Amino acid sequence: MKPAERETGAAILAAAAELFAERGYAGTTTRALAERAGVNEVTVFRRFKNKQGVLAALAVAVNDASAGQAVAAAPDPEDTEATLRALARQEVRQTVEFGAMALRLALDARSDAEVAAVVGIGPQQTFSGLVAYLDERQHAGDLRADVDPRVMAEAFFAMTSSFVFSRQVLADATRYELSIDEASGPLFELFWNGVTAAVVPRGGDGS
Amino acid sequence: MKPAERETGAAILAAAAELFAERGYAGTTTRALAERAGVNEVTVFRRFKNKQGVLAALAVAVNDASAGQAVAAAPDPEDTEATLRALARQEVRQTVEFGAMALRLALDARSDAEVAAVVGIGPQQTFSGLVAYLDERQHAGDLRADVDPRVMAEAFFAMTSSFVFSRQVLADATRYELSIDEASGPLFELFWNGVTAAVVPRGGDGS
DNA sequence: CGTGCGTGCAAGTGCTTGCTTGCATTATGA
DNA sequence: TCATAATGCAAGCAAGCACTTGCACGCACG
Repeated sequence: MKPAERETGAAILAAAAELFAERGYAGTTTRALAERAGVNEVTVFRRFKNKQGVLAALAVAVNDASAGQAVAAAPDPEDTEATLRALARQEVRQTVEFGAMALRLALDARSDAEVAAVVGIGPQQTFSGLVAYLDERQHAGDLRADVDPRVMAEAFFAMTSSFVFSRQVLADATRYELSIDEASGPLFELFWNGVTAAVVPRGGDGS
Repeated sequence: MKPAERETGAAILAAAAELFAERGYAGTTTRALAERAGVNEVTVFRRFKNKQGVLAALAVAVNDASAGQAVAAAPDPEDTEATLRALARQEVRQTVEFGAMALRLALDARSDAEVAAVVGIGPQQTFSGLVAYLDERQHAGDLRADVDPRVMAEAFFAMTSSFVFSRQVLADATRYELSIDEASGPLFELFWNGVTAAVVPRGGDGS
């Protein structure tokens, strides 16, 4: 076999991950994909048959990559704070690594059946799983009980995804340089304080 | 003049807002735009010259629509909680109304010069403005001082945008039905509690 | 009554897209 | 040494894209 044989496929997938994140699925042309991968456009089709084939292969690769970390995330389910903190770190890591791409593809999936067929199973499971866990820890008394666990889960994912979110939406000029560790610690504390705070009686619910 | 004359432009802009939100700028074809607006494709070009012209007109319309509310938002800058709560409500409202479109267009703007030329000024100003305000209220002693105001601002926007964010990213099956008012109150409290909590000494910062 | 003006319809233009085909090149392994 | 397989290159195809042109229609206002 030619020396490049194994690298070729990986180079194409790497280029696809970059371009899907930057321009979305529909916005990524197979020509641009081949160019960034440093291969001929025909090679892309010979290796993956379709543009959709590239997406499918990429989804498999990403899935495999994150499957390894997922298990080691929960040290002790009884320790709510440690569990959530670990989950937050894992989510942030994953979000930083694949988040830009995941965000764009998730958006594309809503209007592009081709994308929806391949992506779209992951995030929902994570969300419902977290809702279930938060609900359980509420009944255990670790979390304030007066907030809907779905709202909590929403806040949790908003926190972890705010990295990729604000970094994608805000322009470069506005972005600031805080490392993952510098920002994820305080960010989790904001969430944790909010979620464990005693109920403060307020007049009129903010309407 | 014909009776439809004024409605025609508005219908096209409304259709554009929907389609840009669903499929993004590049993913929206002028044919689909005309069809949803219930007009002929040629009419789109006659009224707005370009596809980009539609985007520009839409940006102006959205800008005008949100300009009116923006002023009335801040009742008393000295009252930090009331100000942030009002800002949160306004942001959530705006996010729900235009957020899906804004999210997609902001994403498109990062790879599409055509979009970037038209969109892209709004969100950054809001962000830096909030950072400045949070910084000021920190020095006034209303907010905990041990969290970077930029992190706070990120958490704030993550909170308000989590509506549109999770509703776009998560599939329909996972979405739950909580109204804006049902969710935005608790969500703000989570943020507020996190942001005003006393510093809890912890061993080892979460690394 | 007639002149505009906003609109619809049909057709078409040039460009880009995903994807294909045929052929030459090169390195590997038997 | 020779067959095989992975790649590059040049060319092209059908479809879809933004956008244009020419013509017919009808409502409004003078």
